[in-house]
Amino acid sequence: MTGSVLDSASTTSVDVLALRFRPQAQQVEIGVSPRKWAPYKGSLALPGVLLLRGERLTEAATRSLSKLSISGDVPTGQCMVFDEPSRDPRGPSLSLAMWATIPAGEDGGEDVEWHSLDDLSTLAFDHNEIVVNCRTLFASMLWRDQRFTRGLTGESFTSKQAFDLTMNLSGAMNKGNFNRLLKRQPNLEARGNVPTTEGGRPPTQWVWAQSH
Amino acid sequence: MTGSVLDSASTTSVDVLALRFRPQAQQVEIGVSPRKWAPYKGSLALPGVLLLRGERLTEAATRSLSKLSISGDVPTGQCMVFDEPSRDPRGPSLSLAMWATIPAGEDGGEDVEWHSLDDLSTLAFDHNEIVVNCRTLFASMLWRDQRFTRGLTGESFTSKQAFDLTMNLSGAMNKGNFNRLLKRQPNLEARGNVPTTEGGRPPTQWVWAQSH
DNA sequence: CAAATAGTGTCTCTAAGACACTATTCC
DNA sequence: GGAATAGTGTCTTAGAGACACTATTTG
Repeated sequence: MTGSVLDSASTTSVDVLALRFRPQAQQVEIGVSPRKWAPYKGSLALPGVLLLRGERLTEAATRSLSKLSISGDVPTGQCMVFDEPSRDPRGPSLSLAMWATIPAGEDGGEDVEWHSLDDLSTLAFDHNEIVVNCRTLFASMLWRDQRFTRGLTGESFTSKQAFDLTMNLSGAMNKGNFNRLLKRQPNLEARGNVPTTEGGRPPTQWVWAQSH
Repeated sequence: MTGSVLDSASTTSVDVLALRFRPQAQQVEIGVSPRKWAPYKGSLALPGVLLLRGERLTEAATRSLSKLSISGDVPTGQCMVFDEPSRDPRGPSLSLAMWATIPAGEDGGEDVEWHSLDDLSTLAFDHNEIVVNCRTLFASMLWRDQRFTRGLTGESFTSKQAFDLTMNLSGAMNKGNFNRLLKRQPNLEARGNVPTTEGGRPPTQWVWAQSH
């Protein structure tokens, strides 16, 4: 039975939306790399792998990230399933979209490009649609899903960085009210100010509590 | 290539949480039926099917519902993916959990049992875990996801029914405040009172706007 | 009338948002 | 001081929740 059943299934891939926040650019970036094989050879695409028998989604996401030459244990989570049958010209395939947060400074391999979520070029398959659909999810997860948020901010960050992150991902946010949002966050503590800045009052430094 | 790749994939099933609200019992019920084959032959289980090549999730959910002898086009949506490799004794398999809202009065086939979400007996596979995990989702979707809510309430309903539904799915809810929640709902209109009741002031009748 | 159920009036608390004002830095 | 950036005070609105009170029905 197993053989015939498997033959009738769609292929199942895990595609990863690898996100990082780059304070210098004041934007959230997503990691993409050119495909090495047809279809869409040479086109930029989200890193993805075929889900292996018995493999956990998180494991597959980690394998996907190795396509960007990113290794190590990064926070990941489910986004949603994309099931449009013609999304892959090779035939019907499912995409299980996962998010992953990449530490700032992890640039990945030579051919990895980090694009702003606002200004994404044309990607292979339905990957643009995947990004657009998941982006609203990300906006609602920020400051609500702590693993996700902490993954983007890193263990410590300044008010300014947090503000830029929030503006970029969620859009409208009043600067005057933003500190109140940070103060309400559980597991987050203010730790004095940042000494080194150029021009203007230095921002508060925030540190996530140990727990994790 | 296709053959070898498919052989290495987990099987993928779509399991449906078929929900209906039964005003008489003042509770949300989930449809389960005894399995006809091993494993777990005879055990109650969520209706599920193997996802066919090229099949949409919604189509698979509809096929699953036919296991409960429920046909017709009902609202469905994604819940989440369950990927624990040992969730099926036959071998690694993914479960794509979907919700479906069944019109009140649709009882399905002879062997279908409708269990309260509060008092669910032991189900096959990891189906209890699936229900528990998805239930928090349902609580947050009620009165926020209109397709979901409308599927549970039906096209028209009374304040009392809506209150019972909300209490059962989301827990705490103050009766005094509940009408305000209904008044805030977009696409929902009050349409006078229900004439026939026994004992007590008759509740308001609410009707969803045509749009759908 | 009493009992039962439905619905309103208020008050509190919290989050979100607007917006003027104050605070701290560098030049 | 002036420019630049960070942060507070305060007011408004909306939703959630508590809770007493009023309203409408049946018997």
